[in-house]
Amino acid sequence: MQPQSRRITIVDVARHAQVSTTAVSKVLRNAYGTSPTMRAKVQASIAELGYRPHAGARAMRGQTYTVGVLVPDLRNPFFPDILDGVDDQLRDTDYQVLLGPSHCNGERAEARVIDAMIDRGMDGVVLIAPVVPRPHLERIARMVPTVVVGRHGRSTAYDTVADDDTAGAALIVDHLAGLGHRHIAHIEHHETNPIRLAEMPNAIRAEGYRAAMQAHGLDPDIVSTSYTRDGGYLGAQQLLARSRLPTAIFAGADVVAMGVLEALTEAGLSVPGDISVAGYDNTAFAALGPISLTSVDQAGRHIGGTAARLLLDRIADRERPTAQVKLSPTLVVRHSTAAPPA
Amino acid sequence: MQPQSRRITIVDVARHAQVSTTAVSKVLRNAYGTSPTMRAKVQASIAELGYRPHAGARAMRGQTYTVGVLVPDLRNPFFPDILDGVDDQLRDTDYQVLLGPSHCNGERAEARVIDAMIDRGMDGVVLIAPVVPRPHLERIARMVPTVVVGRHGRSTAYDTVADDDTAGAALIVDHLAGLGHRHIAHIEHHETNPIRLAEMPNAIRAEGYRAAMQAHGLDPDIVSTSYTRDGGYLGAQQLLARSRLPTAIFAGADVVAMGVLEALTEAGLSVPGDISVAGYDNTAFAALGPISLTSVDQAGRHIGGTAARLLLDRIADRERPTAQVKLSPTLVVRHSTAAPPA
DNA sequence: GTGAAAGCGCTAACAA
DNA sequence: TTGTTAGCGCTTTCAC
Repeated sequence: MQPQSRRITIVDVARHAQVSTTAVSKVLRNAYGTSPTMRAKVQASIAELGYRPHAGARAMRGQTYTVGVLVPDLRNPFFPDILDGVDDQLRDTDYQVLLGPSHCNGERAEARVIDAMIDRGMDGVVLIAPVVPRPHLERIARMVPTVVVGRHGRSTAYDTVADDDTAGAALIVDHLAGLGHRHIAHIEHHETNPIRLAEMPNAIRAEGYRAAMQAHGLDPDIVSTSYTRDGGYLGAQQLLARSRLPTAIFAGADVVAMGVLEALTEAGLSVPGDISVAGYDNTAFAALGPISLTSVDQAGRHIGGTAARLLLDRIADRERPTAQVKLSPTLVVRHSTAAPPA
Repeated sequence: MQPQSRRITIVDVARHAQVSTTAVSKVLRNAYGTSPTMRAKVQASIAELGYRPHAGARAMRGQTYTVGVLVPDLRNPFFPDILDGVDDQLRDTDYQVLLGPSHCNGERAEARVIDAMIDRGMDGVVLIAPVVPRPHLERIARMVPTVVVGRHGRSTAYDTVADDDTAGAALIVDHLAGLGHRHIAHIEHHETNPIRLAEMPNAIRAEGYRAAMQAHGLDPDIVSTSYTRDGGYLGAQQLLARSRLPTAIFAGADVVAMGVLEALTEAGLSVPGDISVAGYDNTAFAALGPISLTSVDQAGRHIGGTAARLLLDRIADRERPTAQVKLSPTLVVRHSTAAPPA
């Protein structure tokens, strides 16, 4: 194994181009006060030497050109959609996206990942559906430009991008009720924390479901598990253990619907013949032929793009007032929902 | 928006604990030469002040306690399995995992992500099925401890963890041939680069399929697309456009099988009634009830755990000879494969 | 066992 | 427009 050669530094480039390190630094950052001649010289040297700035060193004085994205769950197919949107906006910039997976491991794990991102000098962070307490979010946002995605509730410290989950839940309930369903069950991601009950998308969806059911004069029927495939499977099993089965199940996320379908198939029930199933997020999974799941589209890619744009914006101007973007979902009807059996 | 308070530094801790910064640094790194008394004092101060080391500053002299994982595709459900394994090993260490998504965007994008990780002072990197040229991998491994996952071919610069893809492909072919299939098609991830043909798992799987078919006296029938849902969908469409349909399709990855099932359902064909379908990776998707896909299990979590362990090992001792771990796949038979129609 | 001091690679004042 | 210089927060000799 040959000795690893010393990394090229800004000093090497400066010497090679016969200019000062300041000049190189300026060229790197497109800063003011560099002649085209010097610019060209420096860029040539950078290319020839294969120089790349050391982010750690940059972190000590300026930016790292790194954006961190907290991803709660890599198995939920909705998140890649959001990340595509982030990538759309950042691909042609000097910024690099790094992902911090929290593996659905709760507040502690999530806080640790966010701290790690801050410690590593991220210029900004996008937090997807974070579960940490609100004051914690505010504290984070005071340290680093922050955009919170999916979580409701405005803040003067961070920008937010969220979909109207109340409306989304109503879309599903209206659709199912319109088909003639009276007993529509909902599987939600369990939540007891009062603040999260008011802010997390899962809680808002459940509340929206409850309100929409009542508007139709129907009784809500909620099973609490989690927004995972297992959560859907277990939730459906609970429903199937009842003496009287629902005629429709509204899963709070497509990934939950995956588990529901699994449980129903195992139980020998047909969809939508015996029970209708609807999801949320309109992920690629929902469009999948053999599944063809009715779902609520909340345009993940658009959400991610908006979040990234807001973040760059805030990195450029930390003082601007915070923005709250609220998007409207649409219903995508497929083959997993139909009129209840006669 | 209140002024963001200055970050606590090692100097603050040293002052608070009434010791030198050197002492604090030593405690942080569990280094030699600290009395239990000092240790306790320093740890108390760290806790009280809420101090967290600045990774950028650390990067300049020592480690950043960060491990980067290159993930080619966040929509492929196999990768979260690997990441779980990595997380298993790193959760209780001081190391933090950050993910670099390359979004299947080819060599350039991948090289950019890897460079970004190195620039950010990662202590080590795990590269999952990287497509960059081999010399590039060697160069990377010379700069930073590296473990390459999934890609075959030994190196003296990096460790490797790979599954026996030749054997895996044979498992599927043997199974299908055993059921009586004579016309078994394979959908592969297109590859022309000669080095990647010899090293990438997709190429080895295709070659293994070819060899196994010939061993059974059957004619190989390969369609080249990509290891994505779309790749599976398009591949199946190509097969369905033929005058003579295969009786079984071996998709090179579960995510490919997803697309295949979609195309078959759209075409009104039943699985396994009309056509058998098999996947690869045994992801959660394969186990899904309504799909119940026969697949090859390559124990992603175990792969990830092994990779992480090798990486920590190499970070501790850069001079040790490189290791090549090769794991053996197993077949998981489910309901998507059966005897061909009479 | 403990601490003083140098320096990692870069950026931002400031001078020229 | 260009260059000189002083740190950023940490780790690492090397004294004591």
